Amino acid sequence: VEEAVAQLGYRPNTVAQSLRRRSTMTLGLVVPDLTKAFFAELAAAVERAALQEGRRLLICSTQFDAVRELEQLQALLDAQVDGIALTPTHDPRAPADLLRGSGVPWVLLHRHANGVDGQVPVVVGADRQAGRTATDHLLGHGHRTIACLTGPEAGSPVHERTAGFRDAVRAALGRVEEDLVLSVGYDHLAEDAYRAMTSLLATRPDVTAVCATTDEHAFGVYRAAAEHGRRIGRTLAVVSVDGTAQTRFLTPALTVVAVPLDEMGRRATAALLPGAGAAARPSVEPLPLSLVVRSSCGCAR
Amino acid sequence: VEEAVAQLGYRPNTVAQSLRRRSTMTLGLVVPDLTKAFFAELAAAVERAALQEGRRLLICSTQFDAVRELEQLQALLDAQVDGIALTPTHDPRAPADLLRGSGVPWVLLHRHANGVDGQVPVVVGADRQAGRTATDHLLGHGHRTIACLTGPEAGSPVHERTAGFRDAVRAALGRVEEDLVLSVGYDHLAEDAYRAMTSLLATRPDVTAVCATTDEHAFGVYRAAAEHGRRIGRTLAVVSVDGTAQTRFLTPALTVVAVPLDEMGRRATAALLPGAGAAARPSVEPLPLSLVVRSSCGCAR
DNA sequence: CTGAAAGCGCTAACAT
DNA sequence: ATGTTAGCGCTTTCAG
Repeated sequence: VEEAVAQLGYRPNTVAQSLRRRSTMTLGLVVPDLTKAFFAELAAAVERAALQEGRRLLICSTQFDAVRELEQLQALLDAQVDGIALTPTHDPRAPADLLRGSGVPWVLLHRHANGVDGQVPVVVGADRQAGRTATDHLLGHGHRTIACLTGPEAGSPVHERTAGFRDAVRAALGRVEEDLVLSVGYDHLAEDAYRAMTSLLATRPDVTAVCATTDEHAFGVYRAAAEHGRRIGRTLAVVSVDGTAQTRFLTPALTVVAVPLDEMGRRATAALLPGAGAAARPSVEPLPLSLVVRSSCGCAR
Repeated sequence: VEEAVAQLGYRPNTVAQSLRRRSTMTLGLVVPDLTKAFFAELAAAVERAALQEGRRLLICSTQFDAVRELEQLQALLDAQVDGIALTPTHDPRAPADLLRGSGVPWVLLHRHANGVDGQVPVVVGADRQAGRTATDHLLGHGHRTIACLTGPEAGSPVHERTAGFRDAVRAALGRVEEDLVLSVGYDHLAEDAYRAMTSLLATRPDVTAVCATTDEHAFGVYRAAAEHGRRIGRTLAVVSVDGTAQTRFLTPALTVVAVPLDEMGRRATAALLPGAGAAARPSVEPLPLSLVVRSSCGCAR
């Protein structure tokens, strides 16, 4: 019999299997934009973890669009996935209602969402601590005029990281100079950061260091610095938060506070799997990020 | 009746639908590595095209591993996808046999594969022409000692682009100096390119320009140049092929010959859809890449 | 033109 | 232990 199976190259029809078993052995992930390195690496990490558990992963992107977010969630539900991890970018109530109503297990990944925390497992980094770690490192180098590049959204990781920046500066220097905190849009991070930094270097030439709340912000800083004749790591120190692979290959290599992507992938997957009811139901502790010292902070000198 | 549908929030079970209709309205894509910007953007382009045609896209990566490639293809077949686009990285015969045997429409995307061309639609860029375009631009700036950063694999896009580099140099200068053609590994492009370029700048300080066969190679060139005191766009001109989004934000912005990702996505999708039998069966003409002039080539001066 | 019935390929529950 | 059967939710075909 087994011979026949091998000979004829029989393969079970997974569609029929899914229909009958009422389980597709597939998880879903919804992130804003896969062409952004951070989300691509996050998705890869979740996929690795899912594969490890014998599940496939369906990866969807929303382009930061609230209705696309809802559509993609609906599409995943239609596809009968066994669990969904979501990095929300908008008002989380509509997606939360949809997900809760569906009965499918879900988690919030990388971003928590005001108003639905506590109802659903949350797998996030300790972003506030990360901002503080980055800034403390800069302060440790003796910098006293430190800019922070951030975004507008309250409650986002970027915003948390900025809070950490403020914590560190306030603890060390007593007060935060608000004109050194640059909030830029969310669409073209590197470009917007470049512009903001360019004008800051003109008005506040006394800045000696920058805490970038994402790697992309840091890219913009590099460009602005070059055009102002500032040398990264020598006359302008930079540390960023995220730690995507590409930061190793900037010139000079970027010092980062790195998100523990693998651990996040594993936690998210674990929380979606059957049997997670007890262990993972409560919002998981934020995961610590770790400092990776390279050259942009001035350590290489 | 329609009211009841709306009231109860009824949604057809797509799994059952697929089982009955014997079509999942889903296409599959297999690429080497989604954390590489080029493939992430390629995948996004294919997904846009598929969505446009009312199809979902299942995206899989192989990590450049031949057995994972086969496994992912098998997984897509098991999932009953209606068509598969593959960017192969190894001997294409095993995947080709599998795919042909399955009866599912498929295409080769971005890379063709020796030995199976002609049996399957091929959607690729005109990489040889692209290499020539990049090099001609450098020659047009007056450069006469031009290095080329490339990879080892015969038949790959990178290899084609190098052939284009050779075409251009030979046409303009009569002969190619082989020690200016640097072949680096495929795993850590930027890092390896950095090393190769570092040693080249030491042994051949007379090079004034570089044709990078991928954007990643160019990143390595930027780093090596900086450490040698060479200024990109001023004392070292660089043009690369690919044109991923990040190249805009290098300092100075990278001049590229850009792959027409959207068009490739559309072609690949079209060839997989029913009714493509006549139109798309023959290997499609390679798609032209276009020069995007920015600053790294010296045009900004 | 509307409505009932068969069956896609599989698995879980059942009877032998 | 092994073999048989019902039915997952839908669509398509066929009868009314």
